Amino acid sequence: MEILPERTVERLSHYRRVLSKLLEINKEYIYSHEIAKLLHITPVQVRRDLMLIGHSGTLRKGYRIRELISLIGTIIDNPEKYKVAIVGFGKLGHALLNYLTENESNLHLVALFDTNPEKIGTTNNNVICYSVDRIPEIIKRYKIDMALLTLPPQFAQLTANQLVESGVKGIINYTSSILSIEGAFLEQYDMIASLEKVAYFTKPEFYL
Amino acid sequence: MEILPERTVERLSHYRRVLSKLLEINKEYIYSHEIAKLLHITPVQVRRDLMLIGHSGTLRKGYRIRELISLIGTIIDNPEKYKVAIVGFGKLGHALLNYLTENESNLHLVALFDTNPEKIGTTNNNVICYSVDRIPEIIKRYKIDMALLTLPPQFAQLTANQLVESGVKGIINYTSSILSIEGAFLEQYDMIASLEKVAYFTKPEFYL
DNA sequence: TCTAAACTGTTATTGAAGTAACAAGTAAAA
DNA sequence: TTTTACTTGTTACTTCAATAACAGTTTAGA
Repeated sequence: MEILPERTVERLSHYRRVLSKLLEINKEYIYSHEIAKLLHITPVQVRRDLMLIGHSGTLRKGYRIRELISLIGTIIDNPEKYKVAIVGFGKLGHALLNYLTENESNLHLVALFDTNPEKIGTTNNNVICYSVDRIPEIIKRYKIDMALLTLPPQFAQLTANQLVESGVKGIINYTSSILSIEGAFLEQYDMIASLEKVAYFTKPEFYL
Repeated sequence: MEILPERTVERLSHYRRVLSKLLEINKEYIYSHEIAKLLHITPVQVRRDLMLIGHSGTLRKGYRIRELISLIGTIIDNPEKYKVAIVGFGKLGHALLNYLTENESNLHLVALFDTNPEKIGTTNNNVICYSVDRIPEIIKRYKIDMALLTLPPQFAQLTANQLVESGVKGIINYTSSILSIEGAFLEQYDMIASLEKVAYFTKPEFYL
């Protein structure tokens, strides 16, 4: 299978989430325009995404929801769950912990890391918080795939290097520091930049 | 001035942040390739962004840092600070509160909203937490421009409608529910989709 | 049985974002 | 003073994502 566009992967995640809810209320088939309406996108985009993952619907009946969910699973999930660590157990780290434990997903949160002695050694939602000194050891031992960086920006690059050296293959950087890493997929999410962007577009001269 | 591309606006925010640090250590001029290196982008992109905002550098000397910072300010800031509210004062809301009060910026956090009676009426980093019932009243009274949604997804759409009706012009939706709004700029940030995307790209067959 | 409406699947087009190429001009060195 | 190296500013090109257009097929109804 070809590598999918990033945007398509994001939408697959959305598709699966809304379809799962529909499955629960025993809906069996769904049209592309119904999916589109739920996500506020166009029907063409839905069909195109499904084409890319090689899913076929039934003419004039739409897509079999159960089948589609399962196909999306084979594409964006792993046979085993992805193992995730949160580095920096502050407010944001805690929020992410909640997201990960509340939402059923293919991600398995395995470890937390922090520098605060009061946090180290505690168990939160069944996940242990380790000292950041033990990053290489724990990452390797549990074969952790992904890390979420929510620590103070000045430590972000150094920590990212350590993580990648220890085998992490995906990083989401929530700090305001800009990282460069090789050998792993990096996603930056800068809250301040995002806030300032939205602020810019709230200027009255831009309303449509 | 023409409306700027979204990505350019985001980068302007980054430029300003790193340039401010350089100004503090008394650096006066900077080359496009120096900025590029700091942000891990290409020099061309820097020059192109600066061209778009109409900034001129000095040949073979680069850009005057002080001037550039001030120009970026006139573009992405308002004469008055943007007024911001956080709706849903949980862990993520708290994290955003910290971001906004720790980082010097053109955003002024004016109000928090929650449903929890224990939180309502409290003051956090000098910001009062109100009941969500008072959204229309408070938004109008303080002329709030932007809102950050960090409440449970099932209330997101309803609340967003209220906010826009009360005059909010920009919304960042951190909930997993997909919103549709008219008359305001909307930015969705879906943590789960973002996690699943990164997970997808950590698959071994995609390493470069 | 035939016709029309409805929906899928795919290709072509448009649009946005990023990259490359290069002309023009200046400072420093010869 | 002349030459060379370097850096900006801008246009042209490429790549990625979204939208439009339409061919093909099935079902329902006449």
